Amino acid sequence: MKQKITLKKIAKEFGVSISTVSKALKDSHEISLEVKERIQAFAKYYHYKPNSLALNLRNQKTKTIGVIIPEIVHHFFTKVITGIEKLANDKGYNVMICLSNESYEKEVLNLEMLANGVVDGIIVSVAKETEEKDDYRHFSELINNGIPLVMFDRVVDQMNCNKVIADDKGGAFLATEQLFKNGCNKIALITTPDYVTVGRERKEGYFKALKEHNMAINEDHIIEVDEKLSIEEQLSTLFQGDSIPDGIFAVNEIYAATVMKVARNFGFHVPDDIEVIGFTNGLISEFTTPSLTTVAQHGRTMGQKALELLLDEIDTQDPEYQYKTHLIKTDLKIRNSTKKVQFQN
Amino acid sequence: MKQKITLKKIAKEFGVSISTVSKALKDSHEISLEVKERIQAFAKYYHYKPNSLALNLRNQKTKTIGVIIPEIVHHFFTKVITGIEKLANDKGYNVMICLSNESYEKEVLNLEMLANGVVDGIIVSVAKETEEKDDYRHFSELINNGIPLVMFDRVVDQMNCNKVIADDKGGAFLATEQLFKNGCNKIALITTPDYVTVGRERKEGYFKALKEHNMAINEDHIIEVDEKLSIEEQLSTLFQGDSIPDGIFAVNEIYAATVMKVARNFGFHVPDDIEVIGFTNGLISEFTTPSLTTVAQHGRTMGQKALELLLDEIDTQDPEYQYKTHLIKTDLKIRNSTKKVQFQN
DNA sequence: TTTTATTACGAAAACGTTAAAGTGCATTTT
DNA sequence: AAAATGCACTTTAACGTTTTCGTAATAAAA
Repeated sequence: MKQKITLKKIAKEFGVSISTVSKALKDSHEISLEVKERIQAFAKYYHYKPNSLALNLRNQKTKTIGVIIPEIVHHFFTKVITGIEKLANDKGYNVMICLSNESYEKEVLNLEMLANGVVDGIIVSVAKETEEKDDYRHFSELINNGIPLVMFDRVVDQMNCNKVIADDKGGAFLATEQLFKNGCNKIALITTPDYVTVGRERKEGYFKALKEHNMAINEDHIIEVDEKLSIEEQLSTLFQGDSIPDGIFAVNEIYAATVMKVARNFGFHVPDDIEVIGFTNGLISEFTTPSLTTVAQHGRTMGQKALELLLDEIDTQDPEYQYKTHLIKTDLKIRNSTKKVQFQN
Repeated sequence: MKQKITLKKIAKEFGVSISTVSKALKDSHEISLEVKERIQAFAKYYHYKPNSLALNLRNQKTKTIGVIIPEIVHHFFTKVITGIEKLANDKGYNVMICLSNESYEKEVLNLEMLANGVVDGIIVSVAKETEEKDDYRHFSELINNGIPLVMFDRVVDQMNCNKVIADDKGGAFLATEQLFKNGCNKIALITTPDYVTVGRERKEGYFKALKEHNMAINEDHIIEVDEKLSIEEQLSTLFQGDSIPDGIFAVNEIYAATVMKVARNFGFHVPDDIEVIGFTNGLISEFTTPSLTTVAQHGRTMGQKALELLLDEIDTQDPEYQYKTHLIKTDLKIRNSTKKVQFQN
């Protein structure tokens, strides 16, 4: 194995001190032109590169930012990462991705590891289990230790840090509103248990739209999916009662795609009998039959904004630095699971 | 901001030397029980954790491994990462994920960055542009520098390193064979340009199956998709000639899902008129109508095996260490885009 | 009583880098 | 001629850790 070239080795080669070499390579005026040129040529020839580990230790920073996400097999999160990665690269930062797998314990472990000097700042989307436990001390401690933290998508309201969230409520409202506009008046909601913040927000948007149309909330039309059980079975109840919905808003793509499948099995046609709108503009939506109308979340933008805020905090000297919560707007991507509206007002 | 606690600070607190503290925390027999207990209690109280950067520098290793993938918005790669991450975690390693975005230049940059002491080893799947350029010097140099490297999925045959590949040829053969078995005899292939190694391998498997059935290769039935153009348009040609296929094997999920859409637009029914099999067991396959029969690739297993090989190489002292190429078997996941076979032989 | 162990700690080097401060010599200024 | 300046380096400290080696003081063995 070829040994790595270091300042020390170059110094020995030229019979000068290490700092002479360091300065020569930085083109310092303290070093004579002749020496500089010879050292630079030598360093170039041997592909000298300052050792990152040494620099990290000296500078007390790593030019690396950490990202903790609950799941990587999830189109939305990969989109966010794409956004983070792109900007990070432009700014000379590396990205370290950790998976919490929706587990509280793993989130804590990841956080501890990253906090230990490994990264200059952290971007995180909270694990479901953590939301369920409602225990956020690991984040508070991080903030107390002065490590910049940005939360995105699944954020903790009371946490004192920068946040980026999609306009979940607005998007849900938009979706429900669209269903009304298309003539539906028995609109069902398929959502997650309430401890999932985004699910809660989307439900709020759905309620808001119902209210604006003076519709009462029909509990039979609201399914809180328990992912430990069969999703299809839970959704089947929608099509068995005496009040079968004519519109369905699902808080994610999988639920939306699954409910279309179930509806078809019950003999209903989408969008003629039932219209469906999902959340998250993932890959599946385009390939279902019919393709799914969704609320687009702009994951890339979200990732980019999160990193922007993080770098902002890392770079700031301002002792009065104020944390922001940035809202990413959502909008409808109309496909074929909703009817084409002929006369729009 | 709370200052990080270090050995130095603890030493000052107790009026002892740094090395005493270090030894005390390591429960060394050189230190008296009393001093040890006091120091340990103090350290515990203040959550002392050795600074990773310092350890990295001292040990000349980081307990981190780097992964370079072409795309993260890709179910297969996320599966692989899941596999890597899981095992890495069990073994006390961190994972640093870099994206090449299929770009040669970014791959080189990522490699340089990682090679510079940041990671103990690298797992990589080669970017398309690199395969096209056919320039692998950055990898050779890495190997020359003694940095452990494992290639997966898109590997470079001539590279002297550990490799993990899916049995692409075998899987493609299996798929084509299945179509024959179901009664197809005009089987089309939708593939990538030849420089993509996996596409080439899968084509080989397709050819092999054709040969075994004494079928000639019909160039009209082979579409090499150029991703810069419209995929749908390129696929349309399949349904316009005088020899319309009754079976289609596509080398990935997107092509398979898209060709089903196009076929439907041309009035054909899948699987009654045309049967379709895709490659990669992604998310889309389950939600298309009909759901897609695919060749499952076992991404997780692949990631796990890649990391296993990497750690093997990192840990080995053996100067005669032999590189291996591990083949991950593929198998068919039958869904509804192929006919149910009634009488299997 | 002298030598040898043992105990319990400290000093220093090492990982590779940077930057402030120091040094010896030549040149310029007063 | 003395003082100040400039040049081209070197020395040293620092980042935080581990580990080898050294060394006082005490205790045990000769």
